[in-house]
Amino acid sequence: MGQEERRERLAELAPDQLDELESEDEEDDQRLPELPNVEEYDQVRMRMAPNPNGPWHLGSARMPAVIGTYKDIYDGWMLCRFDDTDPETKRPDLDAYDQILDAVGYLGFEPDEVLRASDRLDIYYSHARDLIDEGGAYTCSCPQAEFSEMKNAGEACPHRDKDTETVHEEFEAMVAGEYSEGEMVLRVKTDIKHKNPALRDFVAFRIIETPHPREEAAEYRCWPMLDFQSGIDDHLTGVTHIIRGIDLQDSAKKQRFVYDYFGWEYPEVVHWGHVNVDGYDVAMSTSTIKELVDSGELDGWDDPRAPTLASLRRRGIRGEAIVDAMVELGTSTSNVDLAMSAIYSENRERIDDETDRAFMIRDRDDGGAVELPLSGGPDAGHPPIHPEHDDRGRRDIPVGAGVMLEATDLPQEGERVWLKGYGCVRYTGEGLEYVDADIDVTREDDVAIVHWVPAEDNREVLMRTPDGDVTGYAESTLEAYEADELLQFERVGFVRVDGHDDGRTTVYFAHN
RNA sequence: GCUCCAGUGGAGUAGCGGCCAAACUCACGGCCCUCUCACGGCCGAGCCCCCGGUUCGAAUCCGGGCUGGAGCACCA
Repeated sequence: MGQEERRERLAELAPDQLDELESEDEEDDQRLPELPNVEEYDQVRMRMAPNPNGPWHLGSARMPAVIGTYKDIYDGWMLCRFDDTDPETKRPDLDAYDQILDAVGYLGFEPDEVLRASDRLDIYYSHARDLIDEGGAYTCSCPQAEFSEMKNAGEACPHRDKDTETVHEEFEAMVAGEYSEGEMVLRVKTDIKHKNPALRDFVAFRIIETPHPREEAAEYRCWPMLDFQSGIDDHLTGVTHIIRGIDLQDSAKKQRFVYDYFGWEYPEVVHWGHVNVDGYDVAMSTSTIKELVDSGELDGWDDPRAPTLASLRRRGIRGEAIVDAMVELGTSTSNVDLAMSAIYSENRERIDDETDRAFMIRDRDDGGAVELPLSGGPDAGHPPIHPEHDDRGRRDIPVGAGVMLEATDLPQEGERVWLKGYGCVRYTGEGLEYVDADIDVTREDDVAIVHWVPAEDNREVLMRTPDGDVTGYAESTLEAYEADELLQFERVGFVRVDGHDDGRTTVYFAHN
């Protein structure tokens, strides 16, 4: 009895037990650990805070995948906040804002609200002024290296005890653009002797003279650092649960100092480790990919060799498959390796049943396509469109005068091979001769079953894969499929049809 | 160097004092099914970092070590 069948029987015999079974199934799907102290909040509110300095790579998907899944589990609220407060070293890419939102949609999520930090400078300034009033911040003109030395020694710098008036004046001068880069910063007063040197009097605002690429923010010169900006925003937007990488572990500790000055409650925090992905030659780094795209080594962000979301999308991989694989990784703080095969497996499960089959002969360096005359058999082969769904019909592939096989499928001279959906043929050394045989020979005599295409009536194919491009020939039914449709090339793998040029179809390889 | 975090089969996750000679997903090997190397089914191999301690009992608690990671930026 199959699973479906079993379920139906159970529904007849014991409907209440079925309910139980199904609710258990649902729990199984929620593979993420419980968020801490959820019961203390009316609503779980989370944010993803991408830096829009380029389109997303695969690792970036973890943030929307996990946070979005929590949103679904707790019926929560999700903000997408672009932390674009460094116009220079992490210079925002104007296209990336929409590309990222698009990628979030591809993964199947939609933020409840979208904010850009670069729209909110006046809010940060006003909180900085409040912090100065609280005695929680001071302007500092120490050269970086000197401050670092004092800090490491646990010594306060001479500016730490400035009077509030002066600090206000100097901060306003920072905002007004009266200092040049490196001349003045605003520091949060933490604990200069804190045992963790990373937490001692960190910078909250600095001067950046390079204008922000967004027109709306181009006039600002005094920019907040992430720890200040995101701390303020998390509170102002009512975030209850912060979920982010271990690289920001100290961030929470820094931000607590600011929260303490303001008397705010710090949100719950969950940290996860870094994700590595196997199966790619190209490093999963925005800057590396950007270089390769700019230099032309990659055709673009959606080049199948790039470990990007755009690439997986073009290959026909469903966003949910990526989400499930990411969710399966959980939220542990150790670094994790994500196997691409896990994504492929999730994807295969989703598309196998609905994907039509077709034949494609690869013309590879390690064993190309061979063309052979064929005589004595029927005019055409009729393999099913899907092996498990007869109702979807059969393909009609005329053989004409001959067929093409992949060289590695060619039998020894005098031996037989079964052309899938057509019949048995014998290789004479010159060509193929039809042999009237039953399918049993494939089992009893170990006659191999292979795929094939007509030598003449075929369609040239360019198959782009993560390991490089492969050319080949497919049955001409391929022309009927529109861009974006998925196919399984039997014995080769799943592909997404990308488009038809004159005489040639381009497909992107997903996985086998 | 200082600070913090983590260590369960090949990869990931669960278990968090007895039900654990450890479960699940992916990968791997074999067999079966099959006109695909897909899908499906069955079987298999393989794991609690080390050393001490607490306890009747530890993968689970404590201490030390080892290993790995993160931070110590006027990056995010």
